Amino acid sequence: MAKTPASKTTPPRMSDVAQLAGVSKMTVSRVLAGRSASESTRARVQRAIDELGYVADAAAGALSSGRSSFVAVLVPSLSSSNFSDTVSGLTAVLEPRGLELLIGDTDYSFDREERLVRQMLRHQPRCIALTGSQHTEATRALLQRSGVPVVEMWDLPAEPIDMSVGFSNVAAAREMVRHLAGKGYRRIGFLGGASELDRRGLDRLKGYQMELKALGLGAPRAVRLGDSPITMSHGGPAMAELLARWPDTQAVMCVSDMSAFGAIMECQRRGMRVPKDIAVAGFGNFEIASCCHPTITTVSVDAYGIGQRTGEAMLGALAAEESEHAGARRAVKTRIHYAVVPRESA
Amino acid sequence: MAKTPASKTTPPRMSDVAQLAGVSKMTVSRVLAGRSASESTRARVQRAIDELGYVADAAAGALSSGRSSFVAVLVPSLSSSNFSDTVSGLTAVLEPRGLELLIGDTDYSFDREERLVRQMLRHQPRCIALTGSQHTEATRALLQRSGVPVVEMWDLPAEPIDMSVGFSNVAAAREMVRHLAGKGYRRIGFLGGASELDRRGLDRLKGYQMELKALGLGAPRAVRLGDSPITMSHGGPAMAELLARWPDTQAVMCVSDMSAFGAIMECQRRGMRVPKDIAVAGFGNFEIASCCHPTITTVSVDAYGIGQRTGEAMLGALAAEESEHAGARRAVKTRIHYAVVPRESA
DNA sequence: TTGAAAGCGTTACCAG
DNA sequence: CTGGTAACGCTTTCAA
Repeated sequence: MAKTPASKTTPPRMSDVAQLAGVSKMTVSRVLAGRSASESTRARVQRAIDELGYVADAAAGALSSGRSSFVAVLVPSLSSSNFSDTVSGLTAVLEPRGLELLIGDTDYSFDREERLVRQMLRHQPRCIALTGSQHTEATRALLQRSGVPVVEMWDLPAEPIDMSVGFSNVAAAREMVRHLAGKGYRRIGFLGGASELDRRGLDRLKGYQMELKALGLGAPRAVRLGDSPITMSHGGPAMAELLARWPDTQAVMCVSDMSAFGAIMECQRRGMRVPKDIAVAGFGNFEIASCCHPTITTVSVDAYGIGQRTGEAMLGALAAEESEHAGARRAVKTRIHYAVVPRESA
Repeated sequence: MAKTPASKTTPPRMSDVAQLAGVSKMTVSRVLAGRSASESTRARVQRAIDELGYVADAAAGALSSGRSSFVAVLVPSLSSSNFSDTVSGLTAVLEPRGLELLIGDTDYSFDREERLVRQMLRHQPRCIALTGSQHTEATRALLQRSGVPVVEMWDLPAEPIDMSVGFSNVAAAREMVRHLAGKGYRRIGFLGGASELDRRGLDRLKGYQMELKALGLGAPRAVRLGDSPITMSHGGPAMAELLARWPDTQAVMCVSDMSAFGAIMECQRRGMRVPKDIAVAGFGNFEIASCCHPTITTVSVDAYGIGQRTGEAMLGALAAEESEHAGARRAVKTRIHYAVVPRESA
């Protein structure tokens, strides 16, 4: 046991509180947990706690009770507003239940995801939320062995680990192509990221390709540039390349509103009118899509809602753990709504 | 898909690993910590670990050793790219040292900050980073009593709790006013949030007012609208109000690039040219400031660097804890650079 | 409603 | 280099 240096006073323990209040440790523990205790006892204990500035040790509690209050969440990027919105939704649902979020940013790396999962598993989280359906084999094995309820978010996995809350990025992209085709555009391009690690981006590209073929709109015109998350800075160069290769393009569908915005800025720089000279569509319904000029036609996805639904799925799993001792829990698969939002740009 | 009910077996413990490897628990513990062990022993232990899928329990380790591997960080908003960049910078410095981030979003509420500090303190974090210099009395007391090294970020507190890494938002705002005045603008307005809780925003307003007076540029023209973080959606309405009240305004300084962007969009909607008819400046040097059209004149702040410096300050404090038993640590105060970046909009 | 004892799974400490 | 033993601070369990 490490001993505190002579200079530092040891922080108060539950036994100190008990002594000051003139009760046993157990009574303090019960008061803290909000369980049965007479009013007078409760008051005395609370006063002792305040006086000493006592803060219970979560590690000791977790070890003793066999359960932590952690829930782990892994997102590919915290700086993407859609994922931080998802985290907010999760927080809103879980925090009132006394659960704490252990947030991790995988930076679109599956190896990093694996490392983070391993690390977080050490804290015995009650549940784990991952983004996407693609993971390393080791990650899957770790998760499976741990027995911790898992939610995969932002996609509908063909081979889910456990629960999932998401939508088909392929289908959503196809719907956008249909929207553009419905507007009369025939020569439609696509701007996306170059990374093979962003499965949701790849699925949108795939949806674009599939629907192009289904509608007989000719060969794909796809430019892929930059690492995920592809941002507004990538949109401009990507648009430039697209126009260089296929100058007669009539509409461009982008993997996200960020790249769409960058693409539109590039058009403005060239004196091209959007959508008159070329139409541009985004994905995600980020704030910028409704704020910029022209406003951006996009696919709205309820990112915050994904977080909420994920939280609810977790609470359900935890409740099931409580009741059914032979936890034959039903795997929850929640489909999230999306919709094409027609605006000025396409 | 349901989890296999039969897999309700207890996860493996260190003693299980020890038994399988034919060594003692202590040896397993040492191998895990990367301490002295013969090569053959190490190999056997590692094989046992892999075979069993053993994951060490962090709570037990923390309890036993008296130290966790957590570092707590509280930011006002995870969805603001500047703060998520700061978190990235912190991660980059701390993760290689085996420290894990406990991230909290205070949502610009001091009460929430207090609640989160209390909660995180239960996990015995090695260090805590807060955003800003304003906190509840209870928060200060909690922190003080805990003895945990604290870093206040994004500001230079007059009464620091412990260490700090930031810059003067007042001075930065004054510099921007001087820049605008230097460009010949005399009637300069300000757009900011309405919340009294965003101290950094208030400081920028204060700097604006001070420099206006110092330069004899007349009465302030400030519009305050919306809760922090003030986003692009607030910029438009705020600009509209400013123009309604002071139609002859020549330049507008915004509390952030987000609001500046919204303001510029509003100008475009009205057919006003930026900066010809009215100049607009932002703050923060967010990505959008260099991507949009016109590009936005702003104050660049190295948000990622704030995270890095904070992490380094923490490592310094931890090293000092190790060596000096009489923990008379010197309070570190790191000043972060900022600079006006002249672009097209002003 | 309250208390005493027995761990929880790990690491510190000291022997060997 | 390795192993036994004793905590760590709390909650569970059972008794009063």
